Amino acid sequence: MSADEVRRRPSNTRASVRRAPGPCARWDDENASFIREILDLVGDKWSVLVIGTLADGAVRYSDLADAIPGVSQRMLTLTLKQLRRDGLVERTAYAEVPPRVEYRLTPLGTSLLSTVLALADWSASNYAEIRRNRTAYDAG
Amino acid sequence: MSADEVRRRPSNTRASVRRAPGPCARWDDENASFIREILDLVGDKWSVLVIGTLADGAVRYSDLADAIPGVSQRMLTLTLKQLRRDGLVERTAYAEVPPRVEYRLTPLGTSLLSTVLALADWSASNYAEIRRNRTAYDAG
DNA sequence: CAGGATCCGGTCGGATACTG
DNA sequence: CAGTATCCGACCGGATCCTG
Repeated sequence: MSADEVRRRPSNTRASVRRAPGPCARWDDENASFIREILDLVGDKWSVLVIGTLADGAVRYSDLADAIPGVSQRMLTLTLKQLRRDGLVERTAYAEVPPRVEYRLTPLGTSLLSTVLALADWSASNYAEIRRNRTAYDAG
Repeated sequence: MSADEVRRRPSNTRASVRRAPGPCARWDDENASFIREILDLVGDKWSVLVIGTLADGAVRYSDLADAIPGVSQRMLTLTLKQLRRDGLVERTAYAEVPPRVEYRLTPLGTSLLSTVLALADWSASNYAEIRRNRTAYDAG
């Protein structure tokens, strides 16, 4: 499926975009919630940082906490739980003392990583311009 | 700049990733906040839907409200204000009665649209699998 | 028509204390 | 070490009313 078809998916598939009689393309209810469900996936405060830290392979819980500046235990645990639920991250616990738990990306998580890095790419290219726009807007 | 360099940017540019002595790649404070600043841009509840609705050209305020299901006046106004501040959307007011205001994407906004659609592409391809993962996780 | 102002409930997320 | 449990403040966003 092409990117544009995400908005213009024909009505015999999951959702469609009504064009008439509005003067502009309209979001189908299903399509709109569909987009936001995925944005919620990467849009929360820590998911992308966790995924990025797992890019190179398995990482222990405590090492994740150290690698991600400012994350609390609570949010790290909750974020990992959600990523596991979505099947982006898998958890491996080793029966040792002291306990050792490793997290790693699933193939699905890896594919999301590359997509998110594309967005990060755009960010890196346009970050300076956005900063300038904000400064100018706030000044005016 | 490549996608991977977003995380591994050399220290003579904006930010860097410290590797030693941790067992995994670590986020630089600046780099982490940099990523999140952009994710906040597209991660909030309405931005992407607004940008998507403006894909085809200028749209009036009231038409935007009609095109985006569930958006309140308050949030539409706030979202448009933020997008204008970032330079992704521009506003044109016509001195008529009744007043008419049109919004359209700037070139910067258009370039973000195509990037976000790439993410939407990934979503469309993997949506079903994520749903299955969640169902399985919740069952177990 | 295109917003601004205000109120308010729900949720996100940080801090802290505790456990197997 | 790798979490869980609880409290609580901040803020996000919806509803409503008002205005040029």
